[in-house]
Amino acid sequence: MSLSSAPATILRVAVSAPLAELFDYLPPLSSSPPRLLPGSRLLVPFGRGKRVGILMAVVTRTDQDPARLKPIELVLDPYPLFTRSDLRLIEWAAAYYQEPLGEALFTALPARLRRPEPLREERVPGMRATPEGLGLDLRTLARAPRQRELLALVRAHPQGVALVELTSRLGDGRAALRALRSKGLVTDCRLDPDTTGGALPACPAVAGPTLNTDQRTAVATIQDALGSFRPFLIDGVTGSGKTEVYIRLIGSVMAAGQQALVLVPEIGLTPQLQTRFRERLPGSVTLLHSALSAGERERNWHRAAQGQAALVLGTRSAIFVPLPRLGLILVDEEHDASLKQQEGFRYSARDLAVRRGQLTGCPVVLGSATPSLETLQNARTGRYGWLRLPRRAGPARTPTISLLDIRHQPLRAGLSPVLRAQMHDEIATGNQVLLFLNRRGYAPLFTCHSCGWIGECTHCDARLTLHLNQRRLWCHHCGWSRALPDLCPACSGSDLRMLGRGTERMEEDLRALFPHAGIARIDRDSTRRKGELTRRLGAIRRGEVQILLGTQMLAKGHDFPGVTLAGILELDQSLYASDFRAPERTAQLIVQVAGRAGRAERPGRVVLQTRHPEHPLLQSLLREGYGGFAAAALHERRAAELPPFAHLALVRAEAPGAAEPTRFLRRARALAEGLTEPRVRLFGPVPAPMERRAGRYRAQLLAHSLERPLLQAFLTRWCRDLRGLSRAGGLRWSLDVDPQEML
DNA sequence: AGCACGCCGACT
DNA sequence: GTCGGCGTGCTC
Repeated sequence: MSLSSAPATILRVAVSAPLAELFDYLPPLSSSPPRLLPGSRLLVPFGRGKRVGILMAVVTRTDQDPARLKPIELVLDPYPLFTRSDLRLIEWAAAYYQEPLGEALFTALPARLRRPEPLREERVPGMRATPEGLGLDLRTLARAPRQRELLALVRAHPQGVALVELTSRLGDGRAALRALRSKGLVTDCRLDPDTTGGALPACPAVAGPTLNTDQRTAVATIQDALGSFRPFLIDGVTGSGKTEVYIRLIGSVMAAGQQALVLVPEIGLTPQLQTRFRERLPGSVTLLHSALSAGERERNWHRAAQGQAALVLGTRSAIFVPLPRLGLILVDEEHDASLKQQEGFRYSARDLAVRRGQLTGCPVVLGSATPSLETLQNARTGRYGWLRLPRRAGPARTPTISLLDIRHQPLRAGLSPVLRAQMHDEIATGNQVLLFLNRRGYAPLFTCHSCGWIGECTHCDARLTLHLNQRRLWCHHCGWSRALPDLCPACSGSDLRMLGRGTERMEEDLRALFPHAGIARIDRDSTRRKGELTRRLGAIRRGEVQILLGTQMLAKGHDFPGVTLAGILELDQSLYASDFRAPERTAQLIVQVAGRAGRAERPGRVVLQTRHPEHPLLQSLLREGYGGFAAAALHERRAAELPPFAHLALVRAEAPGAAEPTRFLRRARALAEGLTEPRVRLFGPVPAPMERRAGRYRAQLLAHSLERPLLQAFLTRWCRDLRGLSRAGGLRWSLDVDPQEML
């Protein structure tokens, strides 16, 4: 082998820095170089320091001056962390959302692995039974079922069970474990990760309730598609048994030895899905969400990436977890806004799920009772399979929605006489009532009746919300607060008044109005303390509560079988909000709240208090349900050339000074016009709807096109130009592709 | 992102 | 005279 004919080996590396380009390196100097496989982490010299990089490709040519290339320092991993298809997904996402590839790749890794630290392959913490524990008669633990269950499981694995395995099978059992440990029945041990629950369960237990016709059709249709790419919408009303369909599908995928990925908006808010999965698919649920500790997250990530986890249940960021045997992707509540990251790398986990299914060659199932208009349009055109579950499974009946015109009505605590009477009736019959009020705090406005002073945030263009139990005025936009003044800060007058009503005040009013009813308030303030949400949900389930009062949190995921009446208050503002998605969001909220009522055998009704009963949104929703509303809304979107019939990208700019954002965006617009692409229209720059927020002025510029590939190509070129613009005056900018909130 | 370089304002 | 502010450019 002659040196001159040997082709050069060039390593193309994505470096952990916000840089769009790859960097070229030479192989390491060591005499026996380790295998250089794409997807492995490397330590590379970068500038005057060292950085972690991901090897993207091994090539023979470079555009750089070969003399400038440096050899890499070290290969950090014994095998690639990303498969080729994982890399392709992240590359695609980085290009689509205009995110530097290095940054995108590193968001897909557990935090510790973003640093030059070795894979942690040492033993994992576990539990094994002591000789005493092995010999114990389990009946002696009859009064402690949790301990008995745990001990039985630990005894079934004489060599020990990993803690992650215990949690995955039985949920949080820390208290019971502590008890068993103190009795000397079990002891901590360290296990070899490969032997701990490494094998996929051969035959998952999916025997369950009998499916109705719609459910059977959905399961069969998707099962037929397993093994190839096909997106589906499961358009199923609340209580139609979507979860049961999910479980059957996951069972099929697991039986075929493949992995299933399930994305949910927020795991904390949907404990029921998790519980159902654990009961029906025991030993297989691996969680991935931000509330896990860093160590737990990393261990679960490894279980997924090494193909051990059969079912990964995660939030948004789990869309990037490597899954070598992926066979099915499921996105529950696909309409939910939290599937789109709102800062930094602004990706949509739902849209990436579809892309990932395409790259992997597996079905993607999007489920919702209130599908997004984007997904619904894809179903209408046949791009997605459309599986409808229009009937509630089991005894529950669909709740009736009615409007309550509150004009000229004498309101008490914001409740009309009719709603108050209905509440009394339901409570007297032993039923529960749910009140939805999407505004936390005591009062949204605190003002001086003498001089007109209004409590406003010093950092935002926003009013301060009064929180009476804390005796403070809070800004809900930046988190700033001030003590409640006793006298008007402007005129020193003493006639200070609170106007409007949030959930805190509503709770107080309800206690006066319904003195004998148990009341549970569910909002961010009342459930901030750990375990408080669970405690309140438990009290509701046990029937200790007659009135449930809450914000958005209440509308998501939970079942309240005892609720027969749901009242929706103060929704009128959102009917007239400026964001073009506001009607869609409002309709989804109403239907989701309605879904909370009447899930057991008792029928439910929903009463919506409004001063605009004639509003077309409310009328179409009432007459034709969500489907009818959506059809009308899609018609309007088409006429207005808005998504899903057009594609948007929003450049946001912010700076401490008022002039810089607009000045920057004017230059950005000039650069865009220099690209001469008439099929991309530009709107703005305009100040953001709340111009000043957290002490920074904000403005935005919208790009619009009817053709997505065209917009995409345009954005790539535009971003290159934008990165060259001066960022003087503390200016920061970002690009949001497919923005969800236009604020 | 870091980090160095370089160019102007007020301080031991 | 310098210390340090930020604005600019570069990293294979």
